Parts: sequence; structure tokens; C-alpha cells
Amino acid sequence: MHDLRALRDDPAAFDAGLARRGLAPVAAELLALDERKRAAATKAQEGQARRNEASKLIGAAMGRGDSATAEALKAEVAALKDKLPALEEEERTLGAELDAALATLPNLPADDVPDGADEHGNVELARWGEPARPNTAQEHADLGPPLGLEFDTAAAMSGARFAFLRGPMARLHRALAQFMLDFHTSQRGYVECNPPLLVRDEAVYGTGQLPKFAEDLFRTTDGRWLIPTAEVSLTNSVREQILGDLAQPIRLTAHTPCFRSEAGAAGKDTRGFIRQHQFEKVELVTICKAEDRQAEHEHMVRSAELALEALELPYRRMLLCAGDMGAGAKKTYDLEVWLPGQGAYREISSVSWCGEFQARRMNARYRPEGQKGTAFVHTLNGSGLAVGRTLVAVLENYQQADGSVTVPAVLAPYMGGIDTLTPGA
RNA sequence: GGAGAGGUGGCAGAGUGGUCGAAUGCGCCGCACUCGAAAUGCGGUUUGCGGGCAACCGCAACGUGGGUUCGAAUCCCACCCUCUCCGCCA
Repeated sequence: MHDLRALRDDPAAFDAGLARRGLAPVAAELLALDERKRAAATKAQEGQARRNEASKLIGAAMGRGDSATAEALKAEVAALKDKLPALEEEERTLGAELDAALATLPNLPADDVPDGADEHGNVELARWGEPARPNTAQEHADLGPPLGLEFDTAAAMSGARFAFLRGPMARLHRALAQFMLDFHTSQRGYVECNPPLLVRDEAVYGTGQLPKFAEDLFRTTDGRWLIPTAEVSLTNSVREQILGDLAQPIRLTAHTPCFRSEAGAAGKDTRGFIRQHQFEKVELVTICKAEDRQAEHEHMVRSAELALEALELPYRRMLLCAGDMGAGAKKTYDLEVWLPGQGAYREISSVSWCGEFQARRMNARYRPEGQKGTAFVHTLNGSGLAVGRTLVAVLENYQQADGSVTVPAVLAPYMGGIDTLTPGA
């Protein structure tokens, strides 16, 4: 959600920001709508003011037994009441129209975000590790099934884009999630949470998936939504609250399933475990004051990077261009992990700073020190990491020529003595 | 699922048709007292929108949305949420 005042103050900058996302200008249209709404409001308020004044006079007149005056005033108010509803209705309609238009607009990109229309405009900032590609390397979709990553089993009961993990494969998947959660809570200052997976409209609106991206979500018969990411649950934990001076940022993490319809992804990544209707993710969310936003963004992306480094998985850090960011983001780093089987870097984490965009939609505020009144909090979210894709990365990077997979050393405490996944075992 | 109670400012908590945007207490801010602090006293302290250079003025908001009324925190209806008891249940 946008601050209408910012749009009024500098419509050109607003349209310029939208243009960087490849969108047509809207400022002139919205300002005209806003002006009509304010005119309607002023007219309605004049009527309401007179009605309120007259009603007080009626009370006073009745108090002193002057029924003639009271009756005359009542007649005046009655006449007013014929006109008022139409004026109020006009204000409401125009306001709703304005809100609806604002609600579908994405956030404006930060100044240091590069231009670009799609992923080709993204900028590589750093690399870590050696991206090896032995000629025996297999893709996880071929490597996985004999090791217990079964797509056929899942397809028989659930259809495409589901997997059934069996034995050591399921354990490895669990170990990854446990490791990430322990790492972020004990090393990086995030508080472990276990949030709801089903949420209401308002929550999904708050983080920005509604109203525009409903088709990407699953909806329950009682009208709730399955979360597409724990970002929704964790971020909404501060909705409609005033959080004090927010001297310390609120850093949250949770390991949850995520559910996505993948409506717009027909034919994309259909093979393997990369793009599923149901997957698990360890999410990081930070709620902070404005001054802390940049430091927290760096802290978050480093947290995700350090998890990859602990797993010894080569990756690179990308700065997304304006055209490739999600709707709520002002600035996004993607981490891409090396997949030897595919011979490519693939997204495994996306870390975004959303500014006040989500806070306005949720009405989440704090009291800045030395300043009167409240301000909207800044929200950040990132994957730390996507568990399913990390499993893919481990399989492809730790595969041996004989089709077995070595377990990363850092996971040993979670594996109950299993150090290798062996086909058919 | 059934029965009951309730949702009021940063927090607690009064208020059951009209000078109520809302008592009181706590918290917070300022001032006084003090060497300083505590305690005490005095004053201030909701938010959003619109108008105005400003002082300030107007409108709206007592869970949400409707309704009754000249007038609603207060009465009626629907929904949401919380609590208590019963039933069911991992």
C-alpha cells in the first residue's frame, strides 16, 4: 500500500518508479480520483456539521421545554437527511475505488536497484565456493528416486508437483530443516516460531499476495488460505500493533510447509523437486525501525549465505533488477546455489526489504524515539533456506560416481549415524 | 457443536439515548520542590482525514458492517474475536 501523500508530493517520482517495473503511469488518474473524493468528503462534512449542530440545539431546546424550536430544527435536519446519504455514498465509492487502485500497485524500487525488465537485468555481486561439474554429474530428478525421493509414489495419490520422501532421504530433508533452524536461532539472533499455516484474507492482504495474486494460493472451504510462505504468518504477527520504540529489531524464524498453486508456471520445472505445490522452508522475518533497515537486510542475507557455507554449497549473490522483484519489495537479493547436474545456478533464497509497504497494509507501527507520534515499521523477509531446494543442492553437489550421496558434515548431529545415502537401501 | 459473559485511549477500567472523544488509575512528557534522586504537587498526553502560513476549525473513529432515532459508546440485527462451562477430539 502506498502513502497517498507521497504520491501527491511527487507524482513524477511515483510514475518513474512504476515505469522501472514496466508499468504505465497512474499518478494523474489517481490524483484526479483523490481530488474528487476530497471534494465529495468536504460536501458531506458540511452537511454532517450542520446536522450535528442542529441536533445539539434540539437537545438544548427540549431541555428548556421549547418544543416549537425543537420541531423546527427537526424539520431542518429531516430535510438534510434526504441529501446526506447520497453525498456520503459518493465519498465512500470514490474512496473504495482509490483504495482498490492503490492496493494492486507494487512497491517502488529503491534507488540502488538496477534497471531491467526481467532476470537478465539482475546483477551478480559475489560468488562463494567452487562450482564443480564432473562429467558423471546427474540431475537430482534422476539421482533421487533410487535414494528415496519418489515422484511416482506421490503422483499416484496427489498428482504432479508432489514428492514422497522415504527413509534416509526423509531424514536428510528433516536434518536440513533442523540444522537451519538451530543455526539461525543460536548463531544469528532469530526467535523460533511455529505459526498458523491457515490464515484469513486480511493476513494475506497484509503481506501483499492479495488482492492481486489470489490465483497463486490455495483456499480452504471455510474461506481461509494456505500460506504460500511463512512470511505471511510471521510478518502478520505484528499487525495492528504499536511496538514501542523498536530499539531492538524483532527477528523471527519458522520452519513451515508452504503451499503454492503454481498457476502461472505451467510447464516450468515440471521434473524433479524444484517447483512443488507443497514444500518446506525455513523463513526469516525482521520487523525493525527505519534506521535499521539496511543493516538488517545485510544481516539477513548473510544469515542465509552462512547457512549455505556451512553446508559447503557453492552459491552466488544476485541483486535483482527492478523488473524482476516481487510486488512488495523495494530491494531484493537472491542467492543462487550451484547445481552440478543442471550445470546452472538456481534460486535457493530470496531476501527482500519491503519498507513500509506491508506495514501500511497491516497497520503495524512503532514510536520513533525523540519524535512524537507513530511511524510504520519496516519489514524484511527471506528464505533461510528453502529446504526442498537445499535437498536438491545437496544431492547434486554431494553425489558420487556410483549414485550414492555423502551427507554434509555439518548435518552429522541430525542424521543418527547415517553418513551416506545409497541406492536401493 | 451447545449455553453464557464480554470486546472502550499506550495499558487497566468507568460510562446503558443528548454539553461523552469519553471519568479514574497506571504509564509517558513538561514544570515546581530537591545538591541530585525518590516521593509529592501542578499542567499536558488517542488516532485518521479535510481546510488554514499559523493559532485553530470541521468530519470520522468506543471489535467490524448495517439499522432505529432529530441525536448512538449506550437500543436492534449480522459477522469477527476473547473468556467460562458442557460435548467431541490429537
